[in-house]
Amino acid sequence: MTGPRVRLAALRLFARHGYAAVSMRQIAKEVGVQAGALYNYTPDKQSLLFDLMKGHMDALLAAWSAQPAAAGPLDALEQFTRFHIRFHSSRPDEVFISYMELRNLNPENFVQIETLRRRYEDALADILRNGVASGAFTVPDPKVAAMAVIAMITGVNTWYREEGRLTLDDVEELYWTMVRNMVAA
Amino acid sequence: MTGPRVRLAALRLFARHGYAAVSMRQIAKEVGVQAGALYNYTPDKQSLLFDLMKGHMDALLAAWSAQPAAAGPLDALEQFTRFHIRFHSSRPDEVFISYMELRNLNPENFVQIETLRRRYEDALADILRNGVASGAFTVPDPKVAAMAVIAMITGVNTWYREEGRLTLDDVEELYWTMVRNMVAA
DNA sequence: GATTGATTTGAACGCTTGTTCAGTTAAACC
DNA sequence: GGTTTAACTGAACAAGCGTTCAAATCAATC
Repeated sequence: MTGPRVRLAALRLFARHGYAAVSMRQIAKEVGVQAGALYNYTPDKQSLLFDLMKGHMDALLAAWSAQPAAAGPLDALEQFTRFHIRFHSSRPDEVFISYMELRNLNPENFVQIETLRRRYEDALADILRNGVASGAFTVPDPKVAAMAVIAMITGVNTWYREEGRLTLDDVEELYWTMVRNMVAA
Repeated sequence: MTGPRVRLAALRLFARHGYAAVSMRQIAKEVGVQAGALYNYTPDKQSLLFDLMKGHMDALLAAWSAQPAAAGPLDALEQFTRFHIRFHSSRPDEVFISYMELRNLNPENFVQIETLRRRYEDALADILRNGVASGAFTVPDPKVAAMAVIAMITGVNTWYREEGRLTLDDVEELYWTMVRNMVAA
């Protein structure tokens, strides 16, 4: 019971105030417990952060792997774009932490997370390379294009609000149109 | 002499470790002075952060205003894209801080910075709106497209390294091609 | 060379930090 | 009802935090 509540409290507080600005006592208070009790559920504060990020990256890669096979490069790119927007918008806190708190990981933890992120980026780069090879896309540099697309669609999280003028379906549609144009042959 | 060195040390340390993780004593050590001496140059730690961010945003808007008038929407968009990439790549630490440390600003300081950022984003949104009105661009939603373009070209800072495979001119060229395709009529 | 004015020191302030642990409490089992 | 096991408290630890300030030091002026 308490274990998950500790992780949830840490997630929310880290996302709102930043890892370094949040104390173990604040987390404990949110859970409704004394600070000492947290150490039944995590060896230390650093592990709390790492577990949240690792869990997020694992979930991301697992969800992506579970996607059905695509019919071709254009289909694959559409799938990636929509998947990314949907997945990331459903986990704003995890995404925020995973981008902002990298520098607060100790070196060993950092390389682990970075490796997972690289794997995800490579999935998109592969799609783009395949599309260029088959003539479906015209991008000057697939690796750079992959970074550009990911930065662009991850940016949705900085402004999208559920109560706003657009639904998530609208956003998916808008971004897919822009991505399609961007790589159009 | 000491004043600028304090701001430079704060800039570098905040960018590397984050505002909350850096102590006044660390800044002082970098400058080669005792912690107390810093207070001859800043009223407090918060002002140090705010001044760095405010200074950056002012410089950004001033530099953008100093750009020559563009011949038309397409020209204006190219100018914005190249300007943004060049300006941001020349000030990686300032950019990093201005994006990452917003949540460590107190409320009054936050709205000030946010207002300046909005002004810059609006400059791009205006360009896109004009281009749509004149038929030069076809974007489904200029406001969203502006967010998308800014996220995309700001992302350059996360991966570009001077010693890497591409020159900054290469990068400018690649991104301008992608942006042009993205909004192509 | 004395005097002024700006800088810097170094100690101190009260408070918070992550983490440990002996002791208390509560729940589960025989 | 007594015993075992797990969970939690509350105090303590050494260290570090942002900030203040009287005193010492330094640089420049007369």
